[in-house]
Amino acid sequence: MPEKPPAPAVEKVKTTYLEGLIGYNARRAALVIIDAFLQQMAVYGLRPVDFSVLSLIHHNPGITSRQLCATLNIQPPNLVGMIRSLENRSLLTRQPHPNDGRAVGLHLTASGQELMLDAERTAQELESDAAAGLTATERKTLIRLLQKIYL
Amino acid sequence: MPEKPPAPAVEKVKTTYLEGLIGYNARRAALVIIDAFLQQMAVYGLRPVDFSVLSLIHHNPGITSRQLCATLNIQPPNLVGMIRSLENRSLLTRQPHPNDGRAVGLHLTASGQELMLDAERTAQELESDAAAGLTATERKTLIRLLQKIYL
DNA sequence: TATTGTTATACTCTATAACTATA
DNA sequence: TATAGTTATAGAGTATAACAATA
Repeated sequence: MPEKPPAPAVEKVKTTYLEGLIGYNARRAALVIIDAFLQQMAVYGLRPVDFSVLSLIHHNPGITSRQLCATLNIQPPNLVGMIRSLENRSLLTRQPHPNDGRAVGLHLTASGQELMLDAERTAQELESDAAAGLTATERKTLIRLLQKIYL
Repeated sequence: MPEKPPAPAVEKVKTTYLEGLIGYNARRAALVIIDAFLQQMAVYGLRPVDFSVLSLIHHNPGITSRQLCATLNIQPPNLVGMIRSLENRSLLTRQPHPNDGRAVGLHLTASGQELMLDAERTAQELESDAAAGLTATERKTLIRLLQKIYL
């Protein structure tokens, strides 16, 4: 009876199968961009989620925590700490909601607005870097197709 | 001096700014697909990362932990538990590496191969669902553009 | 009775330092 | 000296249950 030959080593890993799945590709692409985001936004002391929150408040002054949670798929308990932290940094204020005593309207402070003008400019540069290999048309196509997946 | 008017409430949240960023869209799309993946793969007892690991072993028998880590951007310590768990379920075996005494070659067992044939078929169905709103051409374009971001 | 915001808490995911055996 | 695999551990991220105040 012949001995079982030793299993050969893998020289080059074949990723063909996974690379055919949209989910795998979307996740890999998201991780690369988020990693760049983390590094570039560090100077502002903002993580991606902080940037998203502040940006939504920036463009929707008076937005409530509940609306932020629904928009960004964040659980309410997990937003509490972020809001408190950003409030402690004087980047936002919590004001009484005009017609719902339970809710609180969120607004950027003057320094919060200043920070976000800079941060959103940086985000645009980062966007150009990420899409450096894409034409303007391809970039628009990519965003349109991604939105078809999740909207 | 007139009283400051109360800040108005936000009726509809404007997400225009964030929706113009590739990273935001890629992450949202990835989360939607991964969520569907989690639900569909639950019957196999596989999380997305388990599926990725087993799939790579399936298509690269003899692959090492180190190669898996490099391919999937996993830290080695975080892979140890996954491998052990999959080995305990008799889905894979660890065999001596043919030409490196430090390394271990990973192989699917017969039941591991059976499971992955089913799981990969399910993944394909899930892929069709995710891309339900896309034409075949759009799906290929999406994957091609995503790979331009991260490869 | 339902919803907003909150606390406390647990669970998962990810990252780092340090060790061993081998190259 | 460097690398593969491992252990222990810490930190970040995410989820659920339950409560007070208001609708």
